Amino acid sequence: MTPPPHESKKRLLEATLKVVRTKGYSATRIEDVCAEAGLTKGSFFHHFKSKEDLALAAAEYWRALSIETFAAAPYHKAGDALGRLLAYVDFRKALLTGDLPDFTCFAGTIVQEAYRTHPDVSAACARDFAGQIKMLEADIREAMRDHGMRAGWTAESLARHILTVTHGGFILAKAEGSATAAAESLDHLHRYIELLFAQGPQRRTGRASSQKH
Amino acid sequence: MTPPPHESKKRLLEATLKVVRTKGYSATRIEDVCAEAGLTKGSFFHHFKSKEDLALAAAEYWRALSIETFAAAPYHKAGDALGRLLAYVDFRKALLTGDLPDFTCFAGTIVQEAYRTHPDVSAACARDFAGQIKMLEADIREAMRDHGMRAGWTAESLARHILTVTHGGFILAKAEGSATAAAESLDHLHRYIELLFAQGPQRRTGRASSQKH
DNA sequence: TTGACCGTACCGACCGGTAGGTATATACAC
DNA sequence: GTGTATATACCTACCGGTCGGTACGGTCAA
Repeated sequence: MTPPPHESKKRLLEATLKVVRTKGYSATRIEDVCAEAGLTKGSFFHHFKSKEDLALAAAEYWRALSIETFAAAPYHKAGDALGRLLAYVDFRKALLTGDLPDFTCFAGTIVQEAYRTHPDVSAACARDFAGQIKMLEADIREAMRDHGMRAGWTAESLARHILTVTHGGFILAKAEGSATAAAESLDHLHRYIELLFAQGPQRRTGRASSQKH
Repeated sequence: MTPPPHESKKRLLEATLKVVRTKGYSATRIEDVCAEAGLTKGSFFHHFKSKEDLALAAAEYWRALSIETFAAAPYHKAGDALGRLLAYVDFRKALLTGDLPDFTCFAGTIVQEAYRTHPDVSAACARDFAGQIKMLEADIREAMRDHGMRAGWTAESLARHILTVTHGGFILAKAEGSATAAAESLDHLHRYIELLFAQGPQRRTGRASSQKH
């Protein structure tokens, strides 16, 4: 993976991201990817041994790209953990520009179709998610410590919730053909996190056990 | 649409919901649907004139099914609008049982793949969403009135946010192979709504305009 | 000259859709 | 009742395009 990002191979991977995010995985033909990359099948099968192999490589590529994007993002500048967390949410909102396939998630798109039919690909996408969650979890845990939170929820569950809102927003955006729903959902999420930590350290009713039935 | 839900046709529609929620739309072969329904292609093409025709009919069927499900749901029993809203979230959580294809959303699954490649199908799914949003919006508006809310957010945006969390949860669930993430996200959503309305009528900083850049 | 890289040409399986036939129910004339 | 006609519902068999994957030849740098 890490050693040589060959130029043509990289072009094929970039093309894969674009085409899959536009058409979904199953509907993506290898020749679509080749055309997008300006290459032919001969080149394709020199670099990848199958469509599934491509998907796995693309998932890995996507993960590396995400890590890079968020590592270079400005939201790290906030001094305290809570500030960084809120800035992350704002950053995700700021990413919602351009055409839909430009900002929606490759892994999220694929996992919808592949979770039963292509377990390996699905697992690769799940790793992308896990990485994001772990990254967020660190800041959340620190923010909880800063505020002395003894909450009825875990850092991990809030990290997952942030991903949930992000990806759910992509679906609404696709349905409505506009990113405004996704942006407004991130606003609600931002407000939620503020309210959560504004509550202070007191333990609230743990929702998990307040179910009536 | 409305006149006769012919038995075989209905079986084909049910089969479509199941297969598509398992494999996605593109990967769903007409023969898969036939096999699931215990019929053959001849029968299929007697009832539907193409795969896309099936998808449109299934989206309509799914919408009717949703309306029916939520109309019959117990969450309407709460006397006040806020109580109904919270009970709705709990109800969505309670639906997360059984196998993944049993509780994930047909429309949400399809829109991911079809939003660019099959605009008509995508539009049909968007109508499903719009119906849900409208339904929620009514209760939210009432709850806002009850609590004299002058919030920096709209009833519509909160309704969409609820859908966002629901559908985002499905993606996480597919990635992790478990519904627990989705359930915990709905817990967070429940808590958010409580906190929002516990704030009382004061106007908070409207997030939409608090962006730094 | 060797091997990485990339192109053209092609194969074969798969799958959406068609063609054409059979079974059954209903309607009506006689 | 019996025969004819028509419509619905369903089947088997097949066509034709599509697409993942292969075979193989050419080019160019080391």
